Amino acid sequence: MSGSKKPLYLTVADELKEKIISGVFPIGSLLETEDRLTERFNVSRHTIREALRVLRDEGLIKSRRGSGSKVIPPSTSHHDTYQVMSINDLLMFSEDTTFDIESIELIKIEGNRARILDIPEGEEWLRIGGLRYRKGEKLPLCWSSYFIPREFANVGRLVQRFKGPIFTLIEDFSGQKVTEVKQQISASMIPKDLIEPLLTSRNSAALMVRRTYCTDDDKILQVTLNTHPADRFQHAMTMRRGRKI
Amino acid sequence: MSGSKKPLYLTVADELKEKIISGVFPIGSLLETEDRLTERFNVSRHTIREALRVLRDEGLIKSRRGSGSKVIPPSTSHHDTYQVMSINDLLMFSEDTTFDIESIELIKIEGNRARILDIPEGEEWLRIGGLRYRKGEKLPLCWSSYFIPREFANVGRLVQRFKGPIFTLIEDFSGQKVTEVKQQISASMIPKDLIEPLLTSRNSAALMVRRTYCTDDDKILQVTLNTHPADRFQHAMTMRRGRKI
DNA sequence: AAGATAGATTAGTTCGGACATCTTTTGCGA
DNA sequence: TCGCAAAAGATGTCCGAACTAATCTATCTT
Repeated sequence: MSGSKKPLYLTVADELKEKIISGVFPIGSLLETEDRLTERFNVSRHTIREALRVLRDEGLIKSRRGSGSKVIPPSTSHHDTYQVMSINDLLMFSEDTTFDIESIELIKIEGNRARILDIPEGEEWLRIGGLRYRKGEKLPLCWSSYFIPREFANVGRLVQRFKGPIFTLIEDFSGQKVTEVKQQISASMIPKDLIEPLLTSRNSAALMVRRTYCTDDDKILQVTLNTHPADRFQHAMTMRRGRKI
Repeated sequence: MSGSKKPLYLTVADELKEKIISGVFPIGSLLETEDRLTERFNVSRHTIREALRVLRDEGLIKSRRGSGSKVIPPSTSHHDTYQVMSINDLLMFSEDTTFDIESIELIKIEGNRARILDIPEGEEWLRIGGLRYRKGEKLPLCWSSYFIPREFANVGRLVQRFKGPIFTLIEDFSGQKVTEVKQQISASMIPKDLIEPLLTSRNSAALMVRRTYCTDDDKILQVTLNTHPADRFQHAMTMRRGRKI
């Protein structure tokens, strides 16, 4: 709306957002009911519901029939949110790659590994390691390591014949849902022990992609670490600007 | 709705989605109008609009007042979409970094550079180059290069005293909005000409982050290329699973 | 042939209403 | 005091209507 007045529902949404951000409605509290809001803003319930939908879309509140609308922790540190339009290997990466498992073992998380993986030291986790290939290509795309908490280690029995992302298997197994994936991408020199399996040369660069798959209450269901020779993979994704208020 | 019947609007949304996916409504085509859909499904326009909102939320269509609802390319190859929760340098990167501009010049896009930047060869673009530092740190975070189409090259006059992301300046200048950012991250060995400015060592790895900022109709407003010494930067982002239908 | 204008088309916004469904609260009986 | 059922509260779904605003198309004028 270039120059024209802002729709009412957006005005209401902005005012509510302002109250949330400023702490009038702190995280965990319930917003006023829809009826109360229609009275206060003197607009229709439909307009209020539109405004609340904006807040839900922005991850500020969560509404439940019969319960009300609860303020939840904001998910971003800026006003624009972006939708990922394509992630080339987060999901259904297995769709056009093959994963040749070479080891399945319980390991102790210690020292440097705990740091690299950013998981607690001293625990035992299941580690599944192997080479990943793009279909029809001879050179491996990357070495993939999956780290799975010991309590779900039984998925190790199933992964050999499981098609699809392993984290969905853990979801089934644990009865919990991955709702958040933290991804970190970095560069390094190729680790010595992976030069031969990856058929690459010493003194070359590698792209490291680590992903931590968490539930709603920040429980880690899986950590993956992919090591790509630099010339075999670029991480591409397209982000689209979220609808602006 | 565990076990209970599915809301009408979701049924309608599913049917329309099925038609889009199966090609009955191919990408680029217009869906039937809201009025036609209310007739066909024998439901209210409100129900139709709810269904269309679901399709919009999933990135399958784009609606414009007066124009209709156009089928757009699906953004992901799977049913779940993910919202980016935090991007450490796409937006407000300038918030806690400083950018020391070292060169502003028009250059011809040729050969390898066209390939690296994935922009058309032969054109002239404005290139702004310099070192970026995190606040309070002596070692540069990265070398940043901004490539801007010649038609917006006049922003070069303003960037020296502009705070904030340069692409917002181009938006103001061009009257167009960045709606999509294509990002590609790769690893390489540090380019020779950047070893000294970045105060890093030869034979070390670098993280390359390229972003292409596009409008709705795929016009490129800016391309940025950041070259990070591997030990100074990891690209972190958190993705949250989108609302499931 | 091109540009301007008016009318038609289509989605966006806002209203009011009713009913369904889930959750919470209250009251009553054991 | 506790458990259960009913009532109340609150959001979700669906309907119909009217108006607004952006876009498209057809027609007229130059």
